[in-house]
Amino acid sequence: MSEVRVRFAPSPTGYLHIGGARTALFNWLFAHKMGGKLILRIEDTDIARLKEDSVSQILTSLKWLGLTWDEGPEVGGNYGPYYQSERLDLYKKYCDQLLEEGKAYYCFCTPEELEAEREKQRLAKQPFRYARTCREIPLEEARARIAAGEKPSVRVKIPQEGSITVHDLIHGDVTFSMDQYDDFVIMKSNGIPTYNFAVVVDDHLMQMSHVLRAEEHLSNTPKQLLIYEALGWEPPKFGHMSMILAPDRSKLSKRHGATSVEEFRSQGYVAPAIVNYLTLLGWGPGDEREVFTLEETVKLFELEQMSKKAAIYDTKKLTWMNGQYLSELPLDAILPEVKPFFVEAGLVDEAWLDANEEYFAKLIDTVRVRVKTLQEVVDASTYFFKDVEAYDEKGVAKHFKPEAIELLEKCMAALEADEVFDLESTEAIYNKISEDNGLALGKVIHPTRLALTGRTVSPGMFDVMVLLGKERTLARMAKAIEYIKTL
RNA sequence: GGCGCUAUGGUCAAGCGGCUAAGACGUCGCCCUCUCAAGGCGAAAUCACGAGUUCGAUUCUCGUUAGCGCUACCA
Repeated sequence: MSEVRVRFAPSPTGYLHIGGARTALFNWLFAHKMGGKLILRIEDTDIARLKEDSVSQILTSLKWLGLTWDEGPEVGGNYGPYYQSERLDLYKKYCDQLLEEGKAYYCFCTPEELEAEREKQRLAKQPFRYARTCREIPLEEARARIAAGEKPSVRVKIPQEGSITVHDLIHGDVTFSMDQYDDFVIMKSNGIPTYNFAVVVDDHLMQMSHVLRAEEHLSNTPKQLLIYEALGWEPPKFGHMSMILAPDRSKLSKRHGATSVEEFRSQGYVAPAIVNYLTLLGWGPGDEREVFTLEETVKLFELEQMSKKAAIYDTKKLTWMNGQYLSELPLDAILPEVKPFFVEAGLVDEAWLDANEEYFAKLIDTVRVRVKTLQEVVDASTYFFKDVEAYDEKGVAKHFKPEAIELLEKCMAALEADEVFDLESTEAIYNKISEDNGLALGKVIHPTRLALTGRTVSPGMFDVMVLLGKERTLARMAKAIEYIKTL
């Protein structure tokens, strides 16, 4: 059996969205499972929808997710170029071949004429199909008209009856009747191939063994099969994966909030969590596990097990998953990801980070078990960087001025003397203050008291004082007292 | 309009003719708790509808409905 070669072929019209990421993921999985290769190809033939920077964004997202490719942009390969815009001569060559063999023809109909025709058919409640107006124009005559300045498109001649069956790896055999297809355009009048043509030429030339893509392409597959046949090529095996829908069951778009990998990243999700979640959306390891690595998935992955059903993605579960990874990932994997969030929040700068590496690492390690996103790591940490006034939004400190000072002083005294703290002596005051949900003081005092009494509530909180250190803690408390006195 | 794909709780998802219809997220309740979380335990919640096949349908067949996709000189 020949080598397995699959591809991910995004169109650079924006960021990599999670649907695309999932397609890439399952191709990656399949390639690795089969010991094959993953090829990345950029389908940039739609000049109108092209977006600047889109390619580099997509590559960045793929790399961030850990979905590496064996051939394509940045890594090269023997079947390049890997940008469709650089393969125009190839498409022209095969288009000419089809023209020459009488399997395709020039079409001089204008978009306006075609639109009018379609409108007529729509009103008559007829299927919309091209009337094959130009099908019988002799090649010589067509060439003469081109020489005279006309700019035609090229259409393939397709059989007008019969049926064609797609043997889909996921859906099984799907049969389409030919009468719903028309002689479709393979080469636009501007000399750029259409998707259905370019994809066939590329997939064949790049020697794809399997084409795994989103289900939206299933209905187009017969057209591609027809082109394979016209060109005398053997088609690859196809597998169409279900799509990912927005929570309202519609197609993903910007109005649904975060849909691109980049957005999820900036909201504080980590790559392995996204990959794990995406895997679960349409496939499972067969047992009850929910959290597993890419490596484990590679071993167990079976294309045939993929769900045929379109899946709605659920941010809640992704968030939960992210929390799992945040507490289990090696600290070294999290540190570089979380740093930008701290800088972004204005809590610290690069210089501080460099100077306080050890402290920072310990801080993250303390906080990460209780939060679900990197953004929450920051939120939970602000407390180590800001003083009491930053928390006292409700004016609790002022309201309980004498009590607050008494409480703080007792804590400080105990801390300074390294005494075991007498919980009873401050309980009443503490409760009085915290009843009002006045957590401002609680955030300064509570952990200290916990540490002093040696009682553990949550590992995170118990570590707080240890983390801050005695001197730092004392300083904080002194500052808090000073602040409260000014109220 | 035509054609195609799909159809188990709010979401993902096991199930492949006989089960009290797994599990996960979320929700709710309880426990833990000197903050907030995390964690532990438990509960509620599902076979779209209608025929047929069968001793017996979530499971097979057909139809209906719904969602999505394709029907472009978009990909």
